Amino acid sequence: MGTSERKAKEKEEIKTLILNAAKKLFVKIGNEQVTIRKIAEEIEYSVGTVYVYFKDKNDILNELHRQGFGQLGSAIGILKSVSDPMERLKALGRVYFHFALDNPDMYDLMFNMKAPMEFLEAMQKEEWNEGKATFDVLRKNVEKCMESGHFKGHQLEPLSFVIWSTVHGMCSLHISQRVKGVIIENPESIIEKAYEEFVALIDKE
Amino acid sequence: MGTSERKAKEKEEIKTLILNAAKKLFVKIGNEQVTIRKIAEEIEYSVGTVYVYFKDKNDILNELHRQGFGQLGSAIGILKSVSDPMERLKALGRVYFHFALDNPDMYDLMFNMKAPMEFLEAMQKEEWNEGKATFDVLRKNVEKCMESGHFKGHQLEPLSFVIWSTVHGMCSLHISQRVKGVIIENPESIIEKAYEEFVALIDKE
DNA sequence: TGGATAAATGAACAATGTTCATTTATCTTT
DNA sequence: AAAGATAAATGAACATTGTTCATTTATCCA
Repeated sequence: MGTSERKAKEKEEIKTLILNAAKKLFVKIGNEQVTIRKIAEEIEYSVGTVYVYFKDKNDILNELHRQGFGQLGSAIGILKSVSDPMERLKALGRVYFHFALDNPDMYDLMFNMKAPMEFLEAMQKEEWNEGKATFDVLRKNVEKCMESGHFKGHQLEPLSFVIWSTVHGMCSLHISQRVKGVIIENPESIIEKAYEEFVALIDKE
Repeated sequence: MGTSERKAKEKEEIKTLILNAAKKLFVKIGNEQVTIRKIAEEIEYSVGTVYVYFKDKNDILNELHRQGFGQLGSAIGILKSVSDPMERLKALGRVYFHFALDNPDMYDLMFNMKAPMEFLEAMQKEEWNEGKATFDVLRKNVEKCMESGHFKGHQLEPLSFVIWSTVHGMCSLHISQRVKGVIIENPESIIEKAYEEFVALIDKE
């Protein structure tokens, strides 16, 4: 029936309306300042309406976190053009931490906040597909590197996790403001320099 | 005058009473569930009393975060007995991530939460002495390694930051529940295995 | 002992996420 | 087209949070 289709479409439209408002506020005033009331005000609906379309706040944050992985995925997708696996791996790290520094609140939501994981638990879904897919890109890349002779004597998955951890750690420490005040020399450019050091470490392998 | 001394002592006692209650709740029910009212209830004082001794909740969390660094510092202190700098560096990483895994909420407070940094800002203190001191231990250790011939061609501070980032990243991803669901093989022991990979990476330098 | 100083109190406020009975709009059927 | 049924939207109300501050209670000192 055509009518039910249209209605479903309309429902989707309002859902994305809410999500767009949430994202707009999210990047504008940052995560902690986003309230359901502000979202409702932004789209000129009542508070209750938001709860018609989303189970709770975690539901909204979970959707935003998914969108974030969409963004990150697009950025990573460009790297398919880099054929040499080792070069692609290095570029992957760069894309990753630039995404994090450009979208700190989104990155925090994707990799630090409890909201998305709590939502998945509440939904009985054990699978964190977004994270899985992204880590898979890294793991496959490292695998290619190993196939072409790099990382001899290393184990694929733990090594991939180490690489992820290193880049994530730099981003996380930066976003949580722990770098400033600890680093004496060039606290602004430390991540770039540190990444060079990291590349030097893995390049010899 | 003796009386004012005694009064100052009493004030300190109540402060520590509050802090101990806060810490007890902190490790028991975790960070997010700790409320001023629960702290007050725990020590059988009124809510207002807590605000007589602490400016706000961030003040309390800042003190707890300092205590955390005290704990971590003690754990690290034992490593003085390890004379070989490279061995000491590896052991340092182990102590660090074991502390993180054993005290996830405390670690989160120390290295992720905004509360301590916000408190320092509000107090006009730019200095994060706790973090500085801890990072200094790492940097000095790396320096010793370089003096004894390791890490040739690397820069002290960026390299130290990379090492910190790697271990912090593993801890952070574990605490934020991002490891489970992404790692296929042995999600429990991944950190141990990954740390071995990391050690292998830096050991060759 | 009484007046001053310090400490403790808890009611009250604003902001938050969330619920739900009620109202309003839309659709379906006769 | 009207009426009844279904769906969507509403916003007042609730519980919980951090925080404040006039008031009460305790302590000190002259």
